[in-house]
Amino acid sequence: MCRETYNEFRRLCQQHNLAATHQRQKIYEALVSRPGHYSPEEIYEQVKQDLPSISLATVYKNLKTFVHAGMLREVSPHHGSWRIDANRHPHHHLVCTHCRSITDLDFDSLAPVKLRVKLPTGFRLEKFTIEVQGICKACTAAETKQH
Amino acid sequence: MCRETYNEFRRLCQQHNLAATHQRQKIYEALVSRPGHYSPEEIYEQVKQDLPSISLATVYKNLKTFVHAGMLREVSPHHGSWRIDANRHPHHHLVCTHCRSITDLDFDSLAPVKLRVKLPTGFRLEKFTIEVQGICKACTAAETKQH
DNA sequence: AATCCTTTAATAACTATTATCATCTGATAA
DNA sequence: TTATCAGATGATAATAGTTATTAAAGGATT
Repeated sequence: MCRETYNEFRRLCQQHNLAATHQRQKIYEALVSRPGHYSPEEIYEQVKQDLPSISLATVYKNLKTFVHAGMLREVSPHHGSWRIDANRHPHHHLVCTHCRSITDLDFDSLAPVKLRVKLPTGFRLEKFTIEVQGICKACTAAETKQH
Repeated sequence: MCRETYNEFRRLCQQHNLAATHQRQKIYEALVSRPGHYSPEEIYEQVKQDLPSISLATVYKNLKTFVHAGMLREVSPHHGSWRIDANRHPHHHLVCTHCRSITDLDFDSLAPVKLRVKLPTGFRLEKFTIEVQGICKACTAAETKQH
Protein backbone atom coordinates (compact mmCIF):
# COMPACT_ATOMS: atom_id res chain seq x y z
CA MET A 1 0.00 0.00 0.00
CA CYS A 2 1.41 3.41 -0.88
CA ARG A 3 2.10 5.74 2.04
CA GLU A 4 -0.69 8.10 1.06
CA THR A 5 -3.31 5.35 0.98
CA TYR A 6 -1.94 3.99 4.23
CA ASN A 7 -2.20 7.32 5.98
CA GLU A 8 -5.68 7.82 4.69
CA PHE A 9 -6.61 4.38 5.95
CA ARG A 10 -5.22 5.13 9.44
CA ARG A 11 -7.03 8.43 9.49
CA LEU A 12 -10.33 6.87 8.48
CA CYS A 13 -10.01 4.15 11.09
CA GLN A 14 -9.25 6.63 13.81
CA GLN A 15 -12.10 8.83 12.70
CA HIS A 16 -14.53 5.92 12.97
CA ASN A 17 -13.06 4.27 16.05
CA LEU A 18 -11.85 1.20 14.26
CA ALA A 19 -8.68 -0.68 15.10
CA ALA A 20 -6.30 -0.45 12.16
CA THR A 21 -5.60 -4.14 11.78
CA HIS A 22 -3.58 -5.85 9.07
CA GLN A 23 -6.69 -7.49 7.74
CA ARG A 24 -8.54 -4.22 7.40
CA GLN A 25 -5.55 -2.62 5.80
CA LYS A 26 -5.32 -5.29 3.16
CA ILE A 27 -9.06 -5.36 2.53
CA TYR A 28 -9.12 -1.61 2.11
CA GLU A 29 -6.10 -1.73 -0.16
CA ALA A 30 -7.61 -4.49 -2.30
CA LEU A 31 -10.48 -2.15 -3.02
CA VAL A 32 -8.88 1.22 -3.49
CA SER A 33 -5.69 0.17 -5.25
CA ARG A 34 -7.47 -0.93 -8.41
CA PRO A 35 -10.66 0.13 -10.09
CA GLY A 36 -13.56 -2.29 -10.03
CA HIS A 37 -16.73 -3.39 -8.31
CA TYR A 38 -15.64 -6.42 -6.38
CA SER A 39 -17.61 -9.05 -4.52
CA PRO A 40 -16.61 -10.18 -1.02
CA GLU A 41 -15.37 -13.42 -2.52
CA GLU A 42 -13.10 -11.56 -4.94
CA ILE A 43 -11.70 -9.38 -2.18
CA TYR A 44 -11.11 -12.49 -0.13
CA GLU A 45 -9.14 -14.13 -2.93
CA GLN A 46 -7.06 -11.00 -3.38
CA VAL A 47 -6.29 -10.46 0.29
CA LYS A 48 -5.48 -14.13 0.82
CA GLN A 49 -2.40 -13.67 -1.32
CA ASP A 50 -0.93 -11.49 1.41
CA LEU A 51 -2.69 -12.95 4.43
CA PRO A 52 -3.26 -16.63 3.67
CA SER A 53 -5.03 -17.31 6.94
CA ILE A 54 -7.65 -14.60 6.62
CA SER A 55 -11.22 -15.79 6.93
CA LEU A 56 -13.99 -15.02 4.47
CA ALA A 57 -16.16 -14.00 7.40
CA THR A 58 -13.62 -11.35 8.32
CA VAL A 59 -13.85 -9.93 4.83
CA TYR A 60 -17.64 -9.78 4.99
CA LYS A 61 -17.61 -8.26 8.45
CA ASN A 62 -15.15 -5.56 7.55
CA LEU A 63 -16.77 -4.68 4.27
CA LYS A 64 -19.96 -4.16 6.23
CA THR A 65 -18.12 -2.10 8.78
CA PHE A 66 -16.52 0.04 6.10
CA VAL A 67 -19.78 0.58 4.26
CA HIS A 68 -21.58 1.38 7.47
CA ALA A 69 -18.89 3.90 8.39
CA GLY A 70 -19.14 5.45 4.95
CA MET A 71 -15.56 4.57 4.02
CA LEU A 72 -16.82 2.56 1.04
CA ARG A 73 -20.15 2.23 -0.74
CA GLU A 74 -22.20 -0.63 -2.06
CA VAL A 75 -22.81 -0.57 -5.79
CA SER A 76 -26.50 -1.14 -5.45
CA PRO A 77 -28.85 -0.91 -2.53
CA HIS A 78 -30.94 -3.76 -3.93
CA HIS A 79 -28.97 -6.68 -3.08
CA GLY A 80 -30.23 -9.76 -1.37
CA SER A 81 -33.31 -10.96 -2.99
CA TRP A 82 -34.51 -10.66 -6.50
CA ARG A 83 -37.43 -8.30 -7.08
CA ILE A 84 -39.89 -8.29 -9.90
CA ASP A 85 -41.55 -5.19 -11.26
CA ALA A 86 -44.85 -5.58 -13.05
CA ASN A 87 -45.27 -1.89 -13.80
CA ARG A 88 -45.11 -1.76 -17.58
CA HIS A 89 -45.01 2.03 -17.75
CA PRO A 90 -41.62 3.72 -17.80
CA HIS A 91 -40.89 4.93 -14.29
CA HIS A 92 -38.17 5.49 -11.74
CA HIS A 93 -37.67 4.21 -8.22
CA LEU A 94 -37.41 5.78 -4.83
CA VAL A 95 -35.19 3.51 -2.79
CA CYS A 96 -34.74 3.67 0.96
CA THR A 97 -31.10 3.07 1.78
CA HIS A 98 -32.09 2.01 5.25
CA CYS A 99 -34.96 -0.47 4.92
CA ARG A 100 -34.45 -0.94 1.17
CA SER A 101 -38.09 -0.42 0.35
CA ILE A 102 -38.88 0.53 -3.22
CA THR A 103 -41.54 2.93 -4.43
CA ASP A 104 -42.37 3.93 -7.97
CA LEU A 105 -41.80 7.46 -9.10
CA ASP A 106 -43.66 8.63 -12.14
CA PHE A 107 -41.49 8.91 -15.22
CA ASP A 108 -42.38 12.55 -15.72
CA SER A 109 -41.34 13.49 -12.19
CA LEU A 110 -37.80 13.82 -13.47
CA ALA A 111 -36.53 15.60 -16.53
CA PRO A 112 -35.25 13.14 -19.16
CA VAL A 113 -31.65 12.06 -18.85
CA LYS A 114 -29.31 13.97 -21.12
CA LEU A 115 -26.16 12.36 -22.38
CA ARG A 116 -23.33 14.88 -22.75
CA VAL A 117 -20.75 12.56 -24.22
CA LYS A 118 -20.58 9.46 -26.36
CA LEU A 119 -20.91 6.19 -24.53
CA PRO A 120 -17.96 3.79 -24.81
CA THR A 121 -17.92 2.28 -28.29
CA GLY A 122 -19.61 -1.07 -28.44
CA PHE A 123 -22.03 -0.40 -25.58
CA ARG A 124 -25.56 -0.79 -26.93
CA LEU A 125 -27.80 1.47 -24.86
CA GLU A 126 -31.13 0.04 -23.78
CA LYS A 127 -32.39 2.53 -21.24
CA PHE A 128 -31.59 4.89 -18.43
CA THR A 129 -32.92 4.20 -14.99
CA ILE A 130 -32.82 6.74 -12.24
CA GLU A 131 -32.79 5.73 -8.64
CA VAL A 132 -33.70 8.31 -6.08
CA GLN A 133 -31.93 7.20 -2.95
CA GLY A 134 -32.72 8.39 0.53
CA ILE A 135 -34.46 7.59 3.78
CA CYS A 136 -38.15 6.80 3.56
CA LYS A 137 -40.84 8.30 5.73
CA ALA A 138 -41.16 5.26 7.97
CA CYS A 139 -37.43 5.04 8.62
CA THR A 140 -37.14 8.75 9.32
CA ALA A 141 -40.00 8.47 11.80
CA ALA A 142 -38.46 5.44 13.51
CA GLU A 143 -35.13 7.24 13.71
CA THR A 144 -36.44 10.41 15.32
CA LYS A 145 -38.57 8.43 17.75
CA GLN A 146 -35.44 6.73 19.05
CA HIS A 147 -33.69 9.93 20.11
CA MET B 1 -58.21 -12.44 -12.19
CA CYS B 2 -60.30 -9.94 -14.14
CA ARG B 3 -61.16 -10.90 -17.68
CA GLU B 4 -58.99 -8.20 -19.17
CA THR B 5 -55.90 -9.34 -17.29
CA TYR B 6 -56.73 -12.94 -18.14
CA ASN B 7 -56.99 -12.21 -21.84
CA GLU B 8 -53.76 -10.27 -21.76
CA PHE B 9 -52.10 -13.17 -20.02
CA ARG B 10 -53.35 -15.65 -22.65
CA ARG B 11 -52.21 -13.37 -25.41
CA LEU B 12 -48.75 -12.92 -23.89
CA CYS B 13 -48.33 -16.65 -23.40
CA GLN B 14 -49.34 -17.37 -26.96
CA GLN B 15 -47.06 -14.67 -28.24
CA HIS B 16 -44.10 -16.22 -26.40
CA ASN B 17 -44.97 -19.86 -26.95
CA LEU B 18 -45.70 -20.60 -23.34
CA ALA B 19 -48.38 -22.95 -22.11
CA ALA B 20 -50.99 -20.98 -20.20
CA THR B 21 -50.97 -23.06 -17.04
CA HIS B 22 -52.84 -22.38 -13.82
CA GLN B 23 -49.57 -21.78 -12.00
CA ARG B 24 -48.40 -19.20 -14.52
CA GLN B 25 -51.78 -17.53 -14.44
CA LYS B 26 -51.69 -17.14 -10.69
CA ILE B 27 -48.07 -16.01 -10.61
CA TYR B 28 -48.79 -13.41 -13.25
CA GLU B 29 -51.87 -12.29 -11.43
CA ALA B 30 -50.05 -12.02 -8.10
CA LEU B 31 -47.75 -9.51 -9.73
CA VAL B 32 -50.01 -7.41 -11.89
CA SER B 33 -53.07 -7.28 -9.66
CA ARG B 34 -51.40 -5.17 -6.98
CA PRO B 35 -48.62 -2.64 -7.06
CA GLY B 36 -45.32 -3.63 -5.51
CA HIS B 37 -41.87 -5.03 -6.06
CA TYR B 38 -42.17 -8.56 -4.84
CA SER B 39 -39.58 -11.22 -4.20
CA PRO B 40 -40.04 -14.80 -5.43
CA GLU B 41 -40.73 -15.85 -1.87
CA GLU B 42 -43.51 -13.26 -1.53
CA ILE B 43 -45.09 -14.33 -4.81
CA TYR B 44 -44.89 -17.91 -3.66
CA GLU B 45 -46.73 -17.11 -0.43
CA GLN B 46 -49.40 -15.24 -2.33
CA VAL B 47 -49.96 -17.89 -4.98
CA LYS B 48 -50.00 -20.66 -2.40
CA GLN B 49 -53.28 -19.32 -1.10
CA ASP B 50 -54.93 -20.37 -4.36
CA LEU B 51 -52.69 -23.26 -5.30
CA PRO B 52 -51.50 -24.79 -2.04
CA SER B 53 -49.38 -27.40 -3.74
CA ILE B 54 -47.35 -25.05 -5.89
CA SER B 55 -43.60 -25.35 -5.52
CA LEU B 56 -41.25 -22.46 -4.86
CA ALA B 57 -39.06 -23.69 -7.71
CA THR B 58 -41.99 -23.29 -10.07
CA VAL B 59 -42.31 -19.68 -9.01
CA TYR B 60 -38.63 -19.04 -9.63
CA LYS B 61 -38.68 -20.78 -12.98
CA ASN B 62 -41.70 -18.91 -14.22
CA LEU B 63 -40.54 -15.54 -13.00
CA LYS B 64 -37.35 -16.15 -14.95
CA THR B 65 -39.35 -17.22 -17.96
CA PHE B 66 -41.54 -14.12 -17.78
CA VAL B 67 -38.60 -11.79 -17.36
CA HIS B 68 -36.74 -13.45 -20.17
CA ALA B 69 -39.77 -13.12 -22.41
CA GLY B 70 -40.11 -9.47 -21.46
CA MET B 71 -43.54 -9.95 -19.86
CA LEU B 72 -42.15 -8.63 -16.56
CA ARG B 73 -38.98 -6.85 -15.53
CA GLU B 74 -36.54 -7.17 -12.68
CA VAL B 75 -36.26 -4.12 -10.48
CA SER B 76 -32.52 -4.01 -10.77
CA PRO B 77 -30.18 -5.91 -13.08
CA HIS B 78 -27.63 -6.76 -10.46
CA HIS B 79 -28.47 -9.43 -8.05
CA GLY B 80 -26.27 -12.29 -7.13
CA SER B 81 -23.44 -11.11 -5.02
CA TRP B 82 -22.84 -7.97 -3.09
CA ARG B 83 -20.54 -5.49 -4.79
CA ILE B 84 -18.42 -2.80 -3.22
CA ASP B 85 -17.54 0.44 -4.89
CA ALA B 86 -14.40 2.23 -3.74
CA ASN B 87 -14.77 5.13 -6.14
CA ARG B 88 -15.29 8.11 -3.85
CA HIS B 89 -16.12 10.49 -6.66
CA PRO B 90 -19.75 10.93 -7.64
CA HIS B 91 -20.36 8.82 -10.72
CA HIS B 92 -22.89 6.70 -12.53
CA HIS B 93 -22.82 3.11 -13.72
CA LEU B 94 -23.02 1.41 -17.07
CA VAL B 95 -24.60 -1.96 -16.43
CA CYS B 96 -24.69 -4.80 -18.92
CA THR B 97 -28.08 -6.45 -18.73
CA HIS B 98 -26.61 -9.60 -20.17
CA CYS B 99 -23.39 -10.33 -18.27
CA ARG B 100 -24.16 -7.82 -15.50
CA SER B 101 -20.75 -6.23 -15.65
CA ILE B 102 -20.48 -2.76 -14.17
CA THR B 103 -18.42 0.14 -15.46
CA ASP B 104 -18.13 3.63 -14.05
CA LEU B 105 -19.43 6.54 -16.02
CA ASP B 106 -18.10 9.97 -15.15
CA PHE B 107 -20.58 12.10 -13.26
CA ASP B 108 -20.37 14.86 -15.83
CA SER B 109 -21.20 12.54 -18.70
CA LEU B 110 -24.84 13.09 -17.89
CA ALA B 111 -26.66 16.32 -17.25
CA PRO B 112 -27.71 16.65 -13.60
CA VAL B 113 -31.02 15.10 -12.68
CA LYS B 114 -33.83 17.62 -12.51
CA LEU B 115 -36.73 17.07 -10.21
CA ARG B 116 -39.98 18.42 -11.65
CA VAL B 117 -42.21 17.67 -8.69
CA LYS B 118 -41.98 17.43 -4.92
CA LEU B 119 -40.91 14.05 -3.58
CA PRO B 120 -43.39 12.28 -1.28
CA THR B 121 -43.40 14.02 2.07
CA GLY B 122 -41.14 12.37 4.57
CA PHE B 123 -38.69 11.01 2.04
CA ARG B 124 -35.26 12.43 2.84
CA LEU B 125 -33.32 12.61 -0.40
CA GLU B 126 -29.71 11.49 -0.28
CA LYS B 127 -28.73 11.27 -3.92
CA PHE B 128 -29.72 10.42 -7.42
CA THR B 129 -28.02 7.56 -9.19
CA ILE B 130 -28.39 6.90 -12.83
CA GLU B 131 -27.93 3.47 -14.28
CA VAL B 132 -27.22 3.26 -17.94
CA GLN B 133 -28.47 -0.15 -18.97
CA GLY B 134 -27.56 -1.94 -22.15
CA ILE B 135 -25.39 -4.61 -23.71
CA CYS B 136 -21.67 -4.24 -23.24
CA LYS B 137 -19.09 -4.51 -25.99
CA ALA B 138 -18.02 -8.04 -25.08
CA CYS B 139 -21.58 -9.35 -25.03
CA THR B 140 -22.45 -7.67 -28.32
CA ALA B 141 -19.37 -9.22 -29.89
CA ALA B 142 -20.18 -12.68 -28.52
CA GLU B 143 -23.74 -12.34 -29.78
CA THR B 144 -22.87 -11.40 -33.35
CA LYS B 145 -20.21 -14.11 -33.51
CA GLN B 146 -22.87 -16.72 -32.77
CA HIS B 147 -25.02 -15.87 -35.76
C1' DA C 1 -58.94 -39.95 -26.97
C1' DA C 2 -53.83 -40.63 -28.13
C1' DT C 3 -49.61 -38.65 -28.54
C1' DC C 4 -45.99 -35.62 -27.68
C1' DC C 5 -43.71 -32.20 -25.51
C1' DT C 6 -43.77 -28.93 -21.84
C1' DT C 7 -44.45 -28.02 -17.19
C1' DT C 8 -44.76 -29.17 -12.41
C1' DA C 9 -43.72 -30.83 -7.52
C1' DA C 10 -40.53 -32.51 -4.52
C1' DT C 11 -36.36 -32.29 -3.02
C1' DA C 12 -31.38 -32.40 -3.25
C1' DA C 13 -27.60 -29.49 -4.17
C1' DC C 14 -25.33 -25.34 -4.33
C1' DT C 15 -23.97 -20.42 -3.52
C1' DA C 16 -23.99 -16.41 -0.75
C1' DT C 17 -24.21 -14.64 3.74
C1' DT C 18 -24.49 -14.46 8.80
C1' DA C 19 -23.93 -16.17 13.56
C1' DT C 20 -21.26 -18.25 17.14
C1' DC C 21 -17.52 -18.58 20.01
C1' DA C 22 -12.88 -19.52 21.55
C1' DT C 23 -8.69 -17.24 20.73
C1' DC C 24 -5.82 -13.42 19.53
C1' DT C 25 -4.37 -8.46 18.76
C1' DG C 26 -4.22 -3.30 18.59
C1' DA C 27 -4.68 0.62 21.45
C1' DT C 28 -4.10 2.68 25.63
C1' DA C 29 -2.21 3.64 29.98
C1' DA C 30 1.00 2.38 33.48
C1' DT D 1 7.92 -2.01 27.47
C1' DT D 2 4.53 -4.46 29.31
C1' DA D 3 -0.22 -5.32 31.13
C1' DT D 4 -4.82 -4.91 30.22
C1' DC D 5 -9.06 -5.41 27.79
C1' DA D 6 -12.41 -4.19 24.36
C1' DG D 7 -12.72 -5.25 20.02
C1' DA D 8 -11.19 -8.15 16.06
C1' DT D 9 -10.18 -12.58 13.99
C1' DG D 10 -10.47 -17.53 12.27
C1' DA D 11 -12.92 -21.69 12.08
C1' DT D 12 -16.94 -23.43 11.20
C1' DA D 13 -21.89 -24.21 11.84
C1' DA D 14 -26.16 -22.32 10.44
C1' DT D 15 -29.26 -19.98 7.45
C1' DA D 16 -31.15 -17.70 3.23
C1' DG D 17 -31.62 -17.56 -1.50
C1' DT D 18 -31.40 -19.93 -5.80
C1' DT D 19 -30.76 -23.68 -9.14
C1' DA D 20 -30.62 -28.54 -10.76
C1' DT D 21 -32.66 -33.03 -11.14
C1' DT D 22 -36.15 -36.20 -12.18
C1' DA D 23 -40.36 -38.73 -12.17
C1' DA D 24 -45.05 -37.67 -12.78
C1' DA D 25 -48.80 -34.75 -14.53
C1' DG D 26 -50.93 -31.59 -17.77
C1' DG D 27 -51.66 -28.65 -22.07
C1' DA D 28 -51.75 -28.57 -27.07
C1' DT D 29 -52.33 -30.75 -31.28
C1' DT D 30 -53.98 -34.22 -33.91
